[in-house]
Amino acid sequence: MKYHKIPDETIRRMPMYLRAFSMLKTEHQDTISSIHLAERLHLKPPQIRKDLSYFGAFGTRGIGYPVSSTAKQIRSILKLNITQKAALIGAGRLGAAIAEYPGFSMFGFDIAAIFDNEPSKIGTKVGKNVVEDISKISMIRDLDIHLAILAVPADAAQSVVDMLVGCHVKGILNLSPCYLVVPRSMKVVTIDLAMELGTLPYYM
Amino acid sequence: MKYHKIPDETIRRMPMYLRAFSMLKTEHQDTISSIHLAERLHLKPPQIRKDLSYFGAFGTRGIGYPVSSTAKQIRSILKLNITQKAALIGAGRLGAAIAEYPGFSMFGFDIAAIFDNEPSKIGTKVGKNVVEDISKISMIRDLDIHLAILAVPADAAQSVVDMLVGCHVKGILNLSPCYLVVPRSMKVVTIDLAMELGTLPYYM
DNA sequence: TTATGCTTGTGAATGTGAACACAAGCACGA
DNA sequence: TCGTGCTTGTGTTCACATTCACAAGCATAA
Repeated sequence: MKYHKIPDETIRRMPMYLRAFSMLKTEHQDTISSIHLAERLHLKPPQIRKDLSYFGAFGTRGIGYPVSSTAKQIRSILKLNITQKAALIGAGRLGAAIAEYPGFSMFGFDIAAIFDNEPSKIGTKVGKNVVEDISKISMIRDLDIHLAILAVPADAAQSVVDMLVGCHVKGILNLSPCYLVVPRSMKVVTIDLAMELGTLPYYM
Repeated sequence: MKYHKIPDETIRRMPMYLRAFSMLKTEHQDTISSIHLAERLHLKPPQIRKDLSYFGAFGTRGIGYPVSSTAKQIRSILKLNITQKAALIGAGRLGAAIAEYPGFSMFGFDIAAIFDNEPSKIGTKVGKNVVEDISKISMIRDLDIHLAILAVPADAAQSVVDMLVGCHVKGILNLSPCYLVVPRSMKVVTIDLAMELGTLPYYM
């Protein structure tokens, strides 16, 4: 499988695999076949095999994939083997929920700074961090943070993004219902809960 | 374009279009071409035209799409022309953020009930609703609610889903990092913020 | 009324990802 | 040491989605 371009869809599934392997590890299972993994994840076995094989031969024929070492491999493929620091912009209700969301640690993410523009929030503690004034956003560059999570109102999102560009941020998880203009070097993932919910009635 | 199966990807984009048309309406623009809409949404013009044409000919050649009536059409395609009631399970930080998220109203969603199992939360007001005990979950059936938003810890999610099945819920927006077993008649959309964030470092 | 300019709607072509089917190959036991 | 059973890795096939390219057709103005 050398000299192959890796499909975007495969990358999108890698965190799923990582989460599954991490969970299997806590269940003290030390090996899993593509068949059983596929059942858990609601996927087909060949897809899992192909996805993983893009990055090398992790499995053992007749046995399956070794849980612990495969997890480690995926972590390093996704560059999650080192702690990835992230900045959270917006300390409202949603920001607070994100700051205390336990799921990030499984992937090695660390919310290393929180910013807001509301004077009453600055200085208060949210999760393990003290909320900083948005005017100090260049801290992000000084702290060598390259990821940002955007939990601000939609009409403020673009102006925050413009600031983040100057801070050398390379990836943004955007939770505002809006489209962001960014330089090509920046990767944005936007999630709008209402939009996701919007498809469901169609299928009922 | 008659007798054609409508691609899932097209359905997934319809809420995007609806949001865009809704916003254009508030900007008092009464017509938009696929070219300009594509710029806003970071899509290609032919894709927009093809997507919309699956449901009929909404546009006017030489002019573009009439904002107001196209929005109305999409709303009725997605069954969002009538208010869709949704139940929110989990009144923690994330639940509270969702309950007050203003974006739902644009799609005609109405959070009609909130449930939790934490005694201290029951009876308190979150958003416009009073939190009910999870034991009263059959209210969902009585209120004729068919959508649920799940904002509970991952280890509680499956048991809540099993209850929702009995309440005739047909669609679930799941915010817990876990896979749910549901009857085939039920549609589930799962969002895990950590997983979405998980792909970003790969691209940096 | 007719010509012009612009944009839609859509068959066909292209591109991308999923699924299949089977050879390759490890582990375990006889 | 050899055979058996099971599962991986992958070339190929198939299905789905995107993009192209152009005819169809409305609106506006001469």
